Amino acid sequence: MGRATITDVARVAGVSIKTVSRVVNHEPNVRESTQAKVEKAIAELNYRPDQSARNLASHRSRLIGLVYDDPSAYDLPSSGYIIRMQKGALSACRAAHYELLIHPCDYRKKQVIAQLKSLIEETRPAGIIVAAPLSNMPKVVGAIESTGTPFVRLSPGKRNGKQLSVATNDREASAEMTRYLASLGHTRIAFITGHPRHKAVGNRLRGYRDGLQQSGLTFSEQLVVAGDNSFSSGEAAAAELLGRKPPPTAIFAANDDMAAGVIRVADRLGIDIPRQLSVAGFDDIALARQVYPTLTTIRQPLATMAERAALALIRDAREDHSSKGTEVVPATLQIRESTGPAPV
Amino acid sequence: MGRATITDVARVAGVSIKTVSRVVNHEPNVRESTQAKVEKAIAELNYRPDQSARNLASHRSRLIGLVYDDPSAYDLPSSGYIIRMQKGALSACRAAHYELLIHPCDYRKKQVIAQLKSLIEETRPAGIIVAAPLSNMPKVVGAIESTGTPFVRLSPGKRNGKQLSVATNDREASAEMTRYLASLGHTRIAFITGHPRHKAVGNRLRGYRDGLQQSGLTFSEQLVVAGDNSFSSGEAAAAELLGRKPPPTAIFAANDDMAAGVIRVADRLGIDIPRQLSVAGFDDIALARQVYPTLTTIRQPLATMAERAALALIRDAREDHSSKGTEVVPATLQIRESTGPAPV
DNA sequence: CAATAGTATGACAGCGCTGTCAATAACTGC
DNA sequence: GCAGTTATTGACAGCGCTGTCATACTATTG
Repeated sequence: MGRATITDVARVAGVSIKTVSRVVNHEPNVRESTQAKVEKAIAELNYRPDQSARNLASHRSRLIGLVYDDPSAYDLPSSGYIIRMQKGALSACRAAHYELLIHPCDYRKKQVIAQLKSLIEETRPAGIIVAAPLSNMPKVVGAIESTGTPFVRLSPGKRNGKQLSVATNDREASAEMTRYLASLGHTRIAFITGHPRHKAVGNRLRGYRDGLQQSGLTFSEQLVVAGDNSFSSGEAAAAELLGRKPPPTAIFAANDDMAAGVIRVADRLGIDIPRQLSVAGFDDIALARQVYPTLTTIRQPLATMAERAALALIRDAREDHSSKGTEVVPATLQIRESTGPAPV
Repeated sequence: MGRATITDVARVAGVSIKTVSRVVNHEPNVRESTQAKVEKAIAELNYRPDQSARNLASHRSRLIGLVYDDPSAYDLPSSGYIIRMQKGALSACRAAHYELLIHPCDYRKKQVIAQLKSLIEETRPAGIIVAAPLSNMPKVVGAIESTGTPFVRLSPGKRNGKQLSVATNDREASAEMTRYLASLGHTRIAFITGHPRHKAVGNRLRGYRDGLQQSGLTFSEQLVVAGDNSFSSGEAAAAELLGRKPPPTAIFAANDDMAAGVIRVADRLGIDIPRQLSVAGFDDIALARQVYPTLTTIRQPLATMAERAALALIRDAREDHSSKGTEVVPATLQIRESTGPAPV
């Protein structure tokens, strides 16, 4: 037995295929009794509309593309990121009966742009979600733009009025973390900066400064060390900071990997966390709950962001227009064991 | 300007649309000169076949579904797994111009089966890849089977002749690891078993026994402790094992999380790794390279497995038949810092 | 009750491609 | 050079659906 088609349903329900189409698509102007008949027939035949046929006839696909930097290309433990984004995007997609297409790519390779374009041209998704750091790369964004496909940038901290994007309040959250540390009595709060390429990370430094100021503390170059987002750069930065006289009593790293590096170094130096040193990170990667002590950090609402992005894209596709502006989804502090009152 | 269609290409090339179709699909029996003309026209018009139209006309989709247990549902650090599987599946898909549809699901929820079925019926993928542990659940496999969609099970260690599956040689790899430890002079090699639900894990214990035997060592119940795959169960098992008189000089855990637990406990007890104790794990999760010392472990070729699975599905879809049997992709030892010569 | 304005339904032409099958061209061996 | 093959091409009918537009009903109004 082949699959039921719209014609079968129409025959069983005693209506035209167009009416079935109306019911399936929840179009207005269908009498209730008619709708009931059609729905009964659909259930009876276990009818499922054929997506290909719908797409072909309606000139639109029900695919959302999710484009992100491929972490396995350089073995970062940031895979949790991606899973969360996927999850958020998926939940929006599923509800709307859209599908998610994933496209990890290594931005350091030359062919990225070409691959991306061909992906888009071949699958013609209804919209694309571009995750950071790709969303901050003009070439990538330009390539997507040139295909005319609607897209949303997931760019923590960066706001942009011309295109649609979903962001977090990195800066405010960093300020909040800094204020939290200050409220614990810390006065020498150090900061480890992240990779300069990652724009969001710059905002985190700014937030740190904001937080200091809001807490009545003065900023000191002495307490800021550059990292590059990696665990080992966190270790190096920690070694440097803890060698200072006097050393900081709290270290706030621009991401969790570096914060984990700080914890490792403190452990080796026999420095007790949180009694002698408080450590805070940013991102809330899985590792944050696995290190000992568990890491106080800031959790980006990645899933929610991706979900909003997908929803926006789906909405736009339906209403046939594109929205603009930035939607901000706030990040939240995750207070765990690695932070505590400043030593006396 | 609208998009170029096959008709446009045919007109420009001066051939029929069918001939263009032949060129695009690499069908045989096209004269070289004709092919060149068509290809020139395609390039000139930047023509890309419309997938929806192809799917509709050919009654097959170019989607591969990847179904796996959703780690974010319970926050395991196993997301690296998924990324690797996705990566492998994607690389096969991309080469064949297929797309990957991802479907994480929480097997503990009641609706999983219904959701899965509706996903399949709505998107009608050309094939489905089912990852462990889902691939070992009769209900899940049964549901997929009932839709008639071809599928491949990614089931480490389990072999099955009736359906197609891709497996690793867990058992052999475990034996190899055990032999490796024995070759370092260890004679008291302990083993921490995993969660009984995870079938592959049973194979690891068997491999451990094989390895002991192959190395001329005798198996002792005293050196086997049950864990449940979690970090904390690894800690508990380590505490128990290290309390034995005499303690083992090497501990082989059925997965990396538990091995990391062993490392933590040894660290707390002041036991030097690898000088006093060698520790080995299984899986090569990201954490394995982040713990100190870095963990010797076994790496499952997850990406390769998923790639093979996708390839098999794509091949079957093309050739319109389904292959059977189990393909085995060997796991490889990753020797790092946590193992060394047995103490004298 | 006719005129007007919705509201509900259907007929039908594609969407852009592939599959089928028939037509033609190019070879083969004798 | 001819019948018998085989390689190459094209005409055309759908695939299952949606969009457009025409039609048939049902209220509403003065």
